Amino acid sequence: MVNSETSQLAAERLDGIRRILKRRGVVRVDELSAELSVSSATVRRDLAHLDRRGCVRRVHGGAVCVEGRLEEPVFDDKAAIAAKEKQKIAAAAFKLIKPRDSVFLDGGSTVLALARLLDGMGQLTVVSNSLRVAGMFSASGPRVIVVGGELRRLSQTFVGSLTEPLVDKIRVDTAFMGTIGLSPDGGMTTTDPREAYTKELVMARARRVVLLADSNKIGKVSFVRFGRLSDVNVLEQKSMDDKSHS
Amino acid sequence: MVNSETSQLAAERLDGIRRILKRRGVVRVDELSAELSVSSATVRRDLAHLDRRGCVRRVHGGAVCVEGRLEEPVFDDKAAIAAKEKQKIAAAAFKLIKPRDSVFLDGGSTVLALARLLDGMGQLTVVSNSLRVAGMFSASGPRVIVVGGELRRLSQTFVGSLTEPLVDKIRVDTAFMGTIGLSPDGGMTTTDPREAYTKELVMARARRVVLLADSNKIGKVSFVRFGRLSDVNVLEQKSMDDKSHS
DNA sequence: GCAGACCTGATTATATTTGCGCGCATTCGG
DNA sequence: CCGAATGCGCGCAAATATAATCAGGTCTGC
Repeated sequence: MVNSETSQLAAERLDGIRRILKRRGVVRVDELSAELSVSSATVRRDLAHLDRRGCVRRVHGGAVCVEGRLEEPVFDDKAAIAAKEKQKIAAAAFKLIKPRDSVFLDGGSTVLALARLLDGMGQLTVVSNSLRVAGMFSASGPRVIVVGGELRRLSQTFVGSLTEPLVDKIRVDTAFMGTIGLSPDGGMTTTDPREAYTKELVMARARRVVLLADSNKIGKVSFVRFGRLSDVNVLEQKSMDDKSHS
Repeated sequence: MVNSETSQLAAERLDGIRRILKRRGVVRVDELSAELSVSSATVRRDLAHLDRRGCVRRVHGGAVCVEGRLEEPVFDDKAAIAAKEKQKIAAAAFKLIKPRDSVFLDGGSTVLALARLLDGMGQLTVVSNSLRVAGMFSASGPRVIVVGGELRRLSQTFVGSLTEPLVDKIRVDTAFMGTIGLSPDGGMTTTDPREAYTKELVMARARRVVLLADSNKIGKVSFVRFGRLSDVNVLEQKSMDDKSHS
């Protein structure tokens, strides 16, 4: 985090301030001054600089974040819950992808774990309804096509009837789907009808459908059903009871 | 050219600097000077050379990698002082928006400055082709509808024919457009044909079109034309009245 | 070999950045 | 409403980085 070895480069410091601000939302001048080991005058100058540039907004006593927090809504907490299990599932799903494939990546933290593994695959085409996926590949990675529509904040996905015409036009080799619940009768369920609508649309247009579900999804039933297990070609699932913690 | 087998070849050294920079993100001049066993003057010359070629970005005391990871790494750019101008333009454009409007927000930093002002307007509907706009409102803000399509990394916008069916369905009260150039004959130009295509589509479906352009866009001509000033209803434009400092 | 072009390194003048102190503005509590 | 406290901007001086210039070296072409 903090480099105390040598004096920090000015540009580094500016970037550091921006990172801190993005993480905490607000900071006080003397906080930054202490953490970065520079005088408060320098911090003020830096903040003025960033304010001119529009990265942050200066307020009396400190600064507040103004940039989009693509990185960390409440979302990230959920992503950390069964992270280890999710990563194993993602690694298994990764093996199903060939370099020049086109794949759909659904919203949800499990699928997001898969997305992290695709950063180097420049030949791949990724279609997604997830803002997080798009943000992840905003600098580099595979070709990204985003299904438009209304942003649903809770899931950070694009939903609604507006997505339909675009989804209608695309075909993917494999669709990697997430789910909230997996009811005993073989139905997948999710919380939002619009979400379910998109999922069904996508599943109908994929050559192969892969469901990524960790063990605690089993037996859970949510609000809207969006398909049956019989629609799924491959099921990636790892249970976590065989492991003790850590 | 120069052939000197005893010491390092100049081109070799340039490549080495680039490699180091890509790996570390930032370097200091004297670091490079020590590691490559050349004088700091030579390092400066090399960095200047790489900076002109666009490979790296020179900053006071060293250089930063141009592939600044998450976002642009806060360049101490002289061109960034236009940020103040952009903010004034954004503030003027903000006055044109009523609480329950539906607006389109184009890509580009000037329009992004406008987006920052809309965070509190929960009643508003924002349609955009910009990933940055979507990311800004990912946690809170107005209702967001994103035009889908392929992600164009350079502009962080969604482009291509896939956007058409979605744009076709929407109507907005006001479209706030950005531009790269504003040629003397009244044509707006941008760099990418797909970008231009989306712009024209949107402009045709807006009740009112507002162009946000700062002064250094005037006279500049880019690759593709996407409309004329006669298509624009309101032009927000401020000249650089900025003083020498601050 | 010699002249010219080029790169490199050292030196010096200039520019930038940083930290500090002081007067002024803003905020908060009475 | 007023005073205290904190935060702010400005000017200044020191430290550092940079740009400009010159001297010395190697390589190229003749």
